[in-house]
Amino acid sequence: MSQREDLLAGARACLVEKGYHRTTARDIAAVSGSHLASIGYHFGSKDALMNLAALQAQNEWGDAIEAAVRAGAGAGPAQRLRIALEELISSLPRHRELVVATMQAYAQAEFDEGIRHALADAGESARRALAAMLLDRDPGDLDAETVAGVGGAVYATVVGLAVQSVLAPESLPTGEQAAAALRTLTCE
Amino acid sequence: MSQREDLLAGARACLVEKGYHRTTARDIAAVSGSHLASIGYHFGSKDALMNLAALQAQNEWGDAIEAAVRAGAGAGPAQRLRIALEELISSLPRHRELVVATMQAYAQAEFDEGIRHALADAGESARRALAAMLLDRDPGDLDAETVAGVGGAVYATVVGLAVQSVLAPESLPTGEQAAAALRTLTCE
DNA sequence: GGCCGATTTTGACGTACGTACGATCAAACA
DNA sequence: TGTTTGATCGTACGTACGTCAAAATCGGCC
Repeated sequence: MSQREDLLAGARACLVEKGYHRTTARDIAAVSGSHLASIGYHFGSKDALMNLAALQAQNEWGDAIEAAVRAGAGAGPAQRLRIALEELISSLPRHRELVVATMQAYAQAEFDEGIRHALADAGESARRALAAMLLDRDPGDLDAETVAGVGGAVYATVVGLAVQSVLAPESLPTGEQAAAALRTLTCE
Repeated sequence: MSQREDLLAGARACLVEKGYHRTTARDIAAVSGSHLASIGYHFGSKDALMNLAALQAQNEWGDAIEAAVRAGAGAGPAQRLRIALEELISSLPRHRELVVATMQAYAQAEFDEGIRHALADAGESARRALAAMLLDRDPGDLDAETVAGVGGAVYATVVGLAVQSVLAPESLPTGEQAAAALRTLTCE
């Protein structure tokens, strides 16, 4: 593995273990077994490296979300959301590191245009993909209102559950509980 | 105003303007018009001050959420969620600073036991309160399953929408869109 | 007025930070 | 083999950091 890849992996590890704020350039060099000065050479600055590592983790988690929700795609409309939530919620502990890194990215987004743009773009495509899967429609067919409504509501729930899985994993609802709750609130 | 209060206000301002990572003790002193060494005297350390300021903002935002959702409490079961979401989503831009500060707290939670506990506690009581308002029941009457299911689902959605309001406010759904989307997904 | 605890102010200490610079190295190439 | 190019390494610079000790000031209370 090149030092460039080592540094990216090390930066992600530090992001998860110490957080954005407490990670120093020397930490990354030590964890990755690379040389301090290579950070500047390969990435320009420590922050650029950290941001890249955080965005990379966010993208991987995005893929994991889509994979989880796709599990419900085969079922009928009534079961689809329940299965998707079930799959998603049970996958959260497994992807804890990705979630933690993604939350670091969220926190930086307000202060770094690049991160904010990348996250906004990823969010837009995630909302469209999620809406398409849950409605069993083609992503290209969806109008903006559906993407905003269905995609936005689902994506918000996913992100909120992820936050909760970091803060208090023991009080996450099960997928069935969450699906039943939403049905109660909307259909009663 | 005492320096203690000034420092708390300054820390929150820095949290919103520069983020946790980029705020220095000297920034806080300058913004608050207090003296550098007062941070140690009143709070023990800079991080302790930052954490307190972040948690304080989170609590205020929690109150704002409850106030918004309570707006739907008078309506019938069918309208309640829609009105609550409407009110909540339209309040997000107004409370942007609180939301940003809260996200800083979320990002630190993984690395600071105190923050994590405080956020977990606040989340638990928020879930209970939200479930009670949306079901029009007494908070004390709710069993754990209902709190986890209804409260957890709603709170997750709220947190997710808040994150979205920071990353890409222009693509937030309206309350009506979100409520209709959830109805479509659960009742169809 | 004079004392005493609580607060504010001053100033500085030791350190750990990010980054830059030049040397060194390894491989590709002519 | 001599040269070039990209990568890695050793190091040190300048600075900005958080914290602390001690002096100065304030505010009640006798």
